[in-house]
Amino acid sequence: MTGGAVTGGAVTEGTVTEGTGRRRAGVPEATVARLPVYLRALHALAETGQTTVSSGELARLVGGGPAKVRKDLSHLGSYGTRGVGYEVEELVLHISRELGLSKGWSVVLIGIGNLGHALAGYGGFTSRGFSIAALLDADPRRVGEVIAGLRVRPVTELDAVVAETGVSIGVIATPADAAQEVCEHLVAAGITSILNFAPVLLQVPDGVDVRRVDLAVELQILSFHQSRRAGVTEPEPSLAGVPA
Amino acid sequence: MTGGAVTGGAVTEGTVTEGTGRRRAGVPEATVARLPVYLRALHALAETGQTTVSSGELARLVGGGPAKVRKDLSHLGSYGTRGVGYEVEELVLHISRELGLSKGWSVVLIGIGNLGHALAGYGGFTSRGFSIAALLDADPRRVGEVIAGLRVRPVTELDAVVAETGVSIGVIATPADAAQEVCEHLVAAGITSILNFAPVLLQVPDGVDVRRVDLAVELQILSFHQSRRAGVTEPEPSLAGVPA
DNA sequence: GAGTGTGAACGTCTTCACAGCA
DNA sequence: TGCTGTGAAGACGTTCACACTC
Repeated sequence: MTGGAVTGGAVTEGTVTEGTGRRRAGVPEATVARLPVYLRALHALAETGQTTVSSGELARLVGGGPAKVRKDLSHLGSYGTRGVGYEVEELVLHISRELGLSKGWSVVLIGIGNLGHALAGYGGFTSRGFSIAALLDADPRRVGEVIAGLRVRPVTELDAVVAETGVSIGVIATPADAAQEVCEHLVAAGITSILNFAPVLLQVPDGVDVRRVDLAVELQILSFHQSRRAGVTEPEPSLAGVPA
Repeated sequence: MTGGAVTGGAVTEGTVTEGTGRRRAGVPEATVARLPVYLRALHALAETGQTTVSSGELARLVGGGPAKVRKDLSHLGSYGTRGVGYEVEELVLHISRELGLSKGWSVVLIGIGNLGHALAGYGGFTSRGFSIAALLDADPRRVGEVIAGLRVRPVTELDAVVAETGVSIGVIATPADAAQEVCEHLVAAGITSILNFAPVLLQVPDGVDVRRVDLAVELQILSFHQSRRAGVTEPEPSLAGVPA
């Protein structure tokens, strides 16, 4: 009731289980997408020194119902105490394990333009179990620059990077027209998980998992809701100052 | 069969219709989330000079089944021709209208760090119906800098900016610890649509629509699939060179 | 023949309601 | 008493199958 509204992310779009392989012990995809959010909330709680949390409190923090939270967490096993709640630290551990975060994945970031810079310097990237193995760019003028302690290397060294370090995730932050080519290069090098920031729809073979983050899409979804709001009831004249 | 796998985005997480108001003529939320993707594909087709497209072809481009494409498009009305397909230009128009893109929304971008720079310079931001009304930052050292033709202004001018221009969307690209405060400031100024890049869960009153883009979440979802793949069948030894 | 538009079947996710336990 | 864990019900989304139209 308090923090009413939406906290949307984006939307799953393909048949997710299709490319990834068979569903096994089966944590539902919808739950998987929320686990990182719980994890963040739990980390925040841990920092305040709170040791236990109820499904209701977690629900309020992440936006949703207590029942949903319990269902989600029940997929990892029964780690709550009736009448009390969940142990924060314990939950963090179980969720991390379920997400495979203890493995210390490393990522290779390709395309060091504006966005690539931001990503390389982004704390959340490295803080939670992920490390950047290398920064690559096709433009010779950008090669050699040092960001966050890493030197930008030419994209031609991709195969070498994959061979040296056990990179398992590729992040594409190139311009749109280079993305498909880079993607194929990544796949050829053996990468099976790709996070794509370029505004194109990558074509990949079966068994490769691509997630796309697309600013334009997010804005357009907001636009839809905004115009609906304006069109249906016209609740406020124009730019009336909301109370506060 | 060709470009098999996933092209996931992220996942809707809250009760989306709840904060946004009543569902009226009812384009389903899942469809709304795909409309921008169709739109992108259609623009690309238009550039190649193609004038019509079938549901099957669109499905291949965006990743999904033809039936899904037809269902989605049927929610906008019956704009296809049996035996032929859809007119590219016409579809673009109808989707744009449905998404409210003809209104020329303008956005205010707050937090001009690495990410803010990238967003301000991002073409897709301005190219499709959105314009940046102002760039704001709390740090006096960043105020005055000119990016993409706009001067960075102090965040204290937010209310003035909202009053001057009819901004309807706020984009938060500040550090995590400033995001909630900025958010409240936006809401107080009358903004009801927010795109949040800070890794925090914003608390907003009812009627405000927040979408979050979270790199860590995306990576963690990839991590889950990756570790599942590795754990279940162990299909490839370790870093075996995939054929190519 | 080719491809749309759509009811109906199916599967997935969410919500409810309550039994069970600390 | 308070809160978890979970079957069952319900809402939502996807896929199928086919009538209909160009």
